Amino acid sequence: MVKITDVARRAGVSPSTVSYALSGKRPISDATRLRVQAAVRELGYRADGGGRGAAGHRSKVLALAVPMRSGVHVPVVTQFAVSVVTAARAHDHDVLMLTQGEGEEGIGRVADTRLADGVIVMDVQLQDSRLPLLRAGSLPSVLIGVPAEPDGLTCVDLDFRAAGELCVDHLARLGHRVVALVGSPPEVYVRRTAFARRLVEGFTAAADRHRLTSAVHPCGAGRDAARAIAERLVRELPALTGVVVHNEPLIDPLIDAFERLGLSVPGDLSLTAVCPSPVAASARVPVTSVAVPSAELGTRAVHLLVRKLSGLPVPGTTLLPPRLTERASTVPRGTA
Amino acid sequence: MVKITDVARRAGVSPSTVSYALSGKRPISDATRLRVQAAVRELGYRADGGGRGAAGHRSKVLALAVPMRSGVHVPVVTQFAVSVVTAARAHDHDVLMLTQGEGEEGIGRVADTRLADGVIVMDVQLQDSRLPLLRAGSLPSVLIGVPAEPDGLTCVDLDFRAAGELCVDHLARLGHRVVALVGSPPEVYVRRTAFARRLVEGFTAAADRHRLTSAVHPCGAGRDAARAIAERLVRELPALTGVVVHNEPLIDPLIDAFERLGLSVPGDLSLTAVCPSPVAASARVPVTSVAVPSAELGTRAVHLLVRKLSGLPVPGTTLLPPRLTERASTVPRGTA
DNA sequence: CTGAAAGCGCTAACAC
DNA sequence: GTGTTAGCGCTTTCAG
Repeated sequence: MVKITDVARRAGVSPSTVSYALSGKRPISDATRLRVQAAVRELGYRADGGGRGAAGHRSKVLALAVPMRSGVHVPVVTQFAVSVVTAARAHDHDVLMLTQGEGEEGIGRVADTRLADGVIVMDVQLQDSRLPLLRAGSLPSVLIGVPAEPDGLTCVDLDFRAAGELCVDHLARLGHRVVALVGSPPEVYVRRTAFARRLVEGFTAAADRHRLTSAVHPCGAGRDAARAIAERLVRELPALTGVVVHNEPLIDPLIDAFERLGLSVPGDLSLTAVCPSPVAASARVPVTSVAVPSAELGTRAVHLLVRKLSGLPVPGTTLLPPRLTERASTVPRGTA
Repeated sequence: MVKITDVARRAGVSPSTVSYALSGKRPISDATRLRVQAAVRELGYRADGGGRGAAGHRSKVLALAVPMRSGVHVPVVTQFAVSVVTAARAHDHDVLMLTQGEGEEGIGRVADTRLADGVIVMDVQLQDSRLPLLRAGSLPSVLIGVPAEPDGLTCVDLDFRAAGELCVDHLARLGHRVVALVGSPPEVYVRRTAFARRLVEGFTAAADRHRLTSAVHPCGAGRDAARAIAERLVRELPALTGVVVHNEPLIDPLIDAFERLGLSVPGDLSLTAVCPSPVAASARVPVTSVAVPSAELGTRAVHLLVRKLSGLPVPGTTLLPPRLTERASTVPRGTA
């Protein structure tokens, strides 16, 4: 193993000079910096993480707390995780995965052992049990998702409330007067997952504002659940012509289910979704959607955390404005 | 931050005694061990990772190299990752995620910086570019997947060759004489992904042994690809009655596509899959399948790596025997 | 069975 | 602009 003293000897300087040349924390003459860099390259030196850590320094590791609770759509979560890892690498950091124990134990451990310099927290609930720990501030953090009381925290998310409104606005503009939201699985709402709740708020508020008849239905995964919800909607809301889906794996089965009931999309039913663009674009019928920019959110979270770690000021809450992309699944009412 | 000296003072012993009491690396009287443990609990002490690392010790971190290449089925990969994290925690280790740069850079970095004590390598190719690095042995490793030349490496995987054979054996026993394998996307075979290639070998060998007519077709994702492959199979192999699918997201679309061509499963076509059990069980028609035990593989990999790290001997290659579960999708030929 | 002390590889005062 | 030195928190000799 090649250590800093090896590099120092090779470059004909002291270890501290090597350290400074590498960190740039004090001015070094071009001549010596070049010699140091050459030595580093020739020897293939990389600072030992343990040594740096012991010296009271950053570990260059970010933790990612992703609970993997039931009802979350795995590919979307994974997309987040991958974008976090990629962005972290771009900032010369690695990523430690925390999954179990709902994250509380993990965050505490990472803070105490100083295994990571900061943590990115996913799947945030309105009242999240991890918040006290994060507020205590022993570990810098960024949340992907916005809890009920975000003061003192750094949060970033899509503006799901506005996203819900945007979907309804779009349907209303197309003349639809009866709309339904087919949401995430019930347990997601039960544990008060922030983004899901916010979307419902936005959906309901906009429907009321437009004086539409509206209904909200959580829905589990699978063809059977899709069929059940479709039948129920048709029965309870015979005049239904607009549907918002906030449940990635359900989009195709739901379209199927409606067709089996004799309702075609978009002929009889206009449908918009809130989901990552690729999901919407590759659905059975390409679906008008508000994009959930998973990759951008992951990247932003990393940027914010890195800024925070270097002591720079960061905004409290960043809400990305929703953007709706029209596709084949929505048409003006009566375009049969 | 509470450090070992705090614990020592509190327990009325020396720091080294605390260290030994915690590691068990030398005999400690019950009395003092109890006092130390009490102090640890009262103060909430957890050994600082940096300090341990600097002292030339293990970091209690395992790296997980998962390339996220195109054509891999994300939920399955994620299932592996989650099971690795869970198993690692059970052994008091954390997990560092390595995704990009095909893993080579990442493995080198982790080895050099001693950020992790070992690495679990996923998505192994027959000739994998990471093998030289792993063989060099600067970082203990376990592969999930078996490359062409596994000597000197520790590997664990489902016996995909036997899995391919088992599917064909099952179909042959049911009287099917013409069988096709609908495989993973083409790029998976192009880069010589070990498990995919092995499955094809087994499929072909068993088909030949049973003197069946057989064909192998890689297939991309999506409804359109499913439809195309179904049409092609029906055209090129009119007598086809047995299909093996090795492509998780394609199972449902493929069944759909066959039905649209007037071929029902299992009425006209018997279908078996190689995939995680939940996928097979929740398909449109519950599918007879050979289970890919993702969770067990992840757990085993961690066990092996931990053994290796503690200097215990480990087997070279562990192949889990395939197990076929009959479901509704396979029936004797001619059971219309 | 336990303590004192040396040292892991690195960084950051403190010198010059 | 660079070197010397004193730690960081921990483990592990070396002594008792």
